[in-house]
Amino acid sequence: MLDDRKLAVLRAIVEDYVSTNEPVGSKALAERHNLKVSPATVRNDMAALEEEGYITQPHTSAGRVPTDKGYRLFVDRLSQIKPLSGAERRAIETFLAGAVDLDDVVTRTVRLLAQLTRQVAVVQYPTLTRSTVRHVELVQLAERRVMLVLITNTGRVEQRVIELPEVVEDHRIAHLRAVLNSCLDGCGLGNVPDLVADLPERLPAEDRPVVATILSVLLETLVERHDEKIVFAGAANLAGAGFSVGLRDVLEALEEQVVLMRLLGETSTDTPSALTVRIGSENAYTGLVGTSIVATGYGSGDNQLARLGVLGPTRMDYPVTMGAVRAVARYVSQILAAS
Amino acid sequence: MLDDRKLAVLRAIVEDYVSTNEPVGSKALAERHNLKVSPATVRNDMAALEEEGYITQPHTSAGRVPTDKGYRLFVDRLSQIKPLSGAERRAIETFLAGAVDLDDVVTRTVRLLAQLTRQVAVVQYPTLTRSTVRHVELVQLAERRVMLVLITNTGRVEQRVIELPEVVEDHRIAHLRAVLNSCLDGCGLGNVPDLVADLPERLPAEDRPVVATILSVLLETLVERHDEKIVFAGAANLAGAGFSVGLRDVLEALEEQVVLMRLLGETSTDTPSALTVRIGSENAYTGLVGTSIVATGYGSGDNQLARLGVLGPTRMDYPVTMGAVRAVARYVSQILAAS
DNA sequence: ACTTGGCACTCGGGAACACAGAGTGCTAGA
DNA sequence: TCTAGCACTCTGTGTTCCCGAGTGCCAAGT
Repeated sequence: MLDDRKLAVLRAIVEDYVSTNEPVGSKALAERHNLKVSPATVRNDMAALEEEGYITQPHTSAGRVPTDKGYRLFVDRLSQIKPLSGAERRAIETFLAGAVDLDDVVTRTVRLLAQLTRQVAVVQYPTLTRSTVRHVELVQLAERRVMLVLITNTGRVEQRVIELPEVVEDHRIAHLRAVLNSCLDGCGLGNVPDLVADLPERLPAEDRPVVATILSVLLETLVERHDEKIVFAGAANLAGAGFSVGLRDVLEALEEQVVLMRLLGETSTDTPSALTVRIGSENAYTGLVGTSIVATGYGSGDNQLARLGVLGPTRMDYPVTMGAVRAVARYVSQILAAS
Repeated sequence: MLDDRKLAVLRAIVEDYVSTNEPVGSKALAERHNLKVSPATVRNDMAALEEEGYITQPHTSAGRVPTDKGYRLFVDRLSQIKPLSGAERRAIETFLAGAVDLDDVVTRTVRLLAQLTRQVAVVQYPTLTRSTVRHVELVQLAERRVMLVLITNTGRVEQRVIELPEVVEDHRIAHLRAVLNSCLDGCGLGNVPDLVADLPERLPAEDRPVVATILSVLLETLVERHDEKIVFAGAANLAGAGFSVGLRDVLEALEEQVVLMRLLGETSTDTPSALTVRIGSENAYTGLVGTSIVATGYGSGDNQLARLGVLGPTRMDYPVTMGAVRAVARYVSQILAAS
């Protein structure tokens, strides 16, 4: 049905449309790409492509524009991810290497990605449940108040102020701290509930109320943060790229953590580390018409931590964008693994 | 020069223009506000006001629009801050009270403010230098690595991984921790450099390299974070309020921490806790034409922590916006003082 | 069987134009 | 000092018209 030349025509249409943002006609097409055939032939192919639903025309007597289905075919079969230049790679590396803590890594990553792709970048904070406990700290603030600080191997620090049911002296706090650490050190966060389940029973009765309070806060911290934080950057790029219509809806979606999470996450069912692309209507969220999402998981190989990606107009340069997303994901994984 | 009626006319013009977003004419003005005079009289007053530079007309034979100078007069003398309704106050209180940590307080605050004013809200994280040390913690991660955790009275936690110049055993770490805490506990962050200056000399020579390393990181943490983090929310509101032109510039400014900081901060020279309003060209930043900023300091009375505010079109409802900003600042101060 | 040139057709978008309506400034009178 | 009336000046909108890009189709060529 679709011979090689028709595919070449589709590729040319996508490339031209992406770069000019104007419906592309048969004549210009035959000229710019050396297809070795006449405009009339191109027209025939275009008619076939339109028949199949890969392209469409905004109105009679205008050029053709790729449909979502057309873009899909393009990314799946007609394009190959474009690697970054050496200079870009070096820039990424030095920029990310300068980060001082997890917060900083995430902030830098999202800005970097936004600048690199000239689109809106989205980065999910590393998921807690897949990291492991590196240290638990109890800090006495007052007679009946302690601060619980949980440090993970990804450099994340969670803290909660706890009101205790009774006055507790320093040495008891120190003891509890030691018990907690010996119990949890190095364990995956997902296992924490099981590991602490019988802890109250293994301690003297007098300690139980205090321990119960602390544990309930600890567990709460774990589940609460399961739906993770997401940050974005580069909203200004939206305004730039002829995106005037629906801009408000897109901005709203960006500020809704839950929506954003779904958009990034929905793509991760199969192989989490794969680069996934959702084009236009594929993401099935009203208000995001005409936007595509390129996302991937990041984290060091075996344990995926979270996802990152960019959001931009359906009419985007997929090869370049995909290259940037993939490269940034790799570098940030590397940085996180090292720290 | 400007009698009472002329001022009343100016006020009416501002109010009408804010609510309709259309140049307001003499006829409509005389009708809607009961000025008890005829349109012709109003026209005369308008001519005078225009002469003085308080209003202007986009083109001959259109209504009048307030100038920046006009808004300024309105804010300074013709309006009074509109307090929030009881329901709104209760909503704020319960929403903010649900925050679990400092991060959460800031996030909730900025969203709340954005929703309340239907504009872009900006909140600066509490300035470290004005808070005090509540606890310093050293956590051993490996033979030659420790994590420094600094906990402030505002609930902020700063952390850094430190590579030590030599292998250090547990008990030395514990000792250093005790020394640091006894030295710094309860001190203002601004005083830390002085307090630790002679610390190496007061310790055995063998400890000095390690202490020096730790202190340099500690001091670095303090200065680095002096230019503080800023967050914003409600960008979608920009797209809504007939703000199409220059939107890109505004979004860019919002993502530039430094610019944002200046915009919030410039206003704080005199009395930090006062509500300050910068109207249009007053903020002197290219790209923010047509935007005003309403900001105030927050923090518990004597020690101001940081600033928050909103950014919106010059054509905004100042009394309501100012009321919301002031109220939110008060509540968040209260929350922070309590925690 | 595919490709090509020719040709009539179809719209969208811009230019030219007219026109209604809102708003003004000015002047004369109360 | 205020008011009524009046002529004037704009903008925004609706209408019409035309150009040109681009198409679809057909018949001829390879």
